[in-house]
Amino acid sequence: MLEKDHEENNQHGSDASDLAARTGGLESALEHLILTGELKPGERLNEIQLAARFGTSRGPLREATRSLQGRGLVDVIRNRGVFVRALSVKEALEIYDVRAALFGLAGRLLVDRLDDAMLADLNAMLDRMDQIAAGRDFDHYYPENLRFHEYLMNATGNSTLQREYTSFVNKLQVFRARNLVQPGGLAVSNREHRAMVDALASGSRERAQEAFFRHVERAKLRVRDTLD
Amino acid sequence: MLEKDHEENNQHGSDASDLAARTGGLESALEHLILTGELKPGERLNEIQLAARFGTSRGPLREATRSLQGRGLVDVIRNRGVFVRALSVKEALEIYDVRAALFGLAGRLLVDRLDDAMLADLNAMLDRMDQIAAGRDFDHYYPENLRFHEYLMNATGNSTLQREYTSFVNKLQVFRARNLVQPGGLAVSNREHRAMVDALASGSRERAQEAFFRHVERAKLRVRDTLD
DNA sequence: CCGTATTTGTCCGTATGTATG
DNA sequence: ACATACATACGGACAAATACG
Repeated sequence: MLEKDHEENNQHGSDASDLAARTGGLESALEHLILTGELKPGERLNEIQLAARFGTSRGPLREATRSLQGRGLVDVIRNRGVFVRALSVKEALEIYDVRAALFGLAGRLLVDRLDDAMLADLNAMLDRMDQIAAGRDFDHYYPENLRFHEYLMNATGNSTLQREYTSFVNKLQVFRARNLVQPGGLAVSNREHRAMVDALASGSRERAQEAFFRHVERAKLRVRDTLD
Repeated sequence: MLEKDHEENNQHGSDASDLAARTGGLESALEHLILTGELKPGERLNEIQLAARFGTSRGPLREATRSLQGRGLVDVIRNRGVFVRALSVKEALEIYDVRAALFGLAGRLLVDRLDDAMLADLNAMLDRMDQIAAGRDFDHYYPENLRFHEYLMNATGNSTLQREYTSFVNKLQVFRARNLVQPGGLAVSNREHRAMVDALASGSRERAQEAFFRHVERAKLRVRDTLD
């Protein structure tokens, strides 16, 4: 791509954000700000500020925020502005149930796709997570756990499911950013993982679906207990 | 591009479309055009034409289309335009699975919410649909069937689930607009409905979830058979 | 309650990219 | 392959609504 910019009247906007804007990644840039918590739930997205920050005008920025609105990451109130979606506890628990249903579908689908190679991959991940869990090392366990879930979702072959699941996981991530995720129960979590893989290996779609579903439901209960 | 209605003045509230624009329902108006099939899958949304049609400028129209993009109803290709999302057969079948998972969740949740009043409502709907099915009256059966499903979704008390489910049903509706939905098997469909209600009454969450899930899966298989 | 500043909503002009003959 | 017509992308200007003092 071309980078021949005459920087005569350009104030300062030559950082990575500017590139993101030109590549059409303005929406992704805003999404990143939200998911990382730089823009907090309930906070207003100032059009002028953000447009200046990304070195663009308000038009493209407004379009990006509207796309985020359609995806449910922000709320738009007419004549008031755009706000980072703030989930109520009720909504967060609702989303956990939806996420559990989607994850359960993944388990059901995977029964017919499981082969030796996949089983070997999964067992390797389980062993790695057990090692990490033994050391109570939450900072290392978290990304491994994420990789495990992503691997499973990807293996279903259902890209629609994958996209929607990610969407809900992201929404919950924003919600949990406020509250602390208790690092307790790493070994417990991985025991559930093994139960899931066992269910897959059993060949029963219903069993697998139920095992996957309950894994998310238990996570929901753990979070709910910290809120009461 | 058939008729250029009145394009001299901007003040005379042209038609209902103009009102929709002012009430902020521009997005809803576009959505309506897509869901009713007036804008067909793959068709491009011409900014200038549509802006003129709704009596607004291109700015708000672009924002509305971006919101639809976030909701997955249209695809946006840079420098090319906005196109009504055209589902491939593979994507449509994927969506059926996701919808089945969400519907299954509804069944699971409803087990704990079922009471005498709800059971009476459901049985009344089942009897009505049986009557209509006996007469092979598809045109009357279809809306009743829709009402039945909406009633169930609403009764779950999970508004997130309700919203997402509706979203996927709409996407499938656009897809099926091309192909004809075979009216065959009205009685079969309602037998499945009775099985669902029976499963609810049984008190078993797993049974209910499975019954609800399979109801959608069977619809998927019926559609798939017409495509091969 | 009022005046002012800030922010959002809308429109239009222009540049750039794409399709078409 | 080239020139022309057309559509989209972007930025700036003005009006309207809201927030603030």
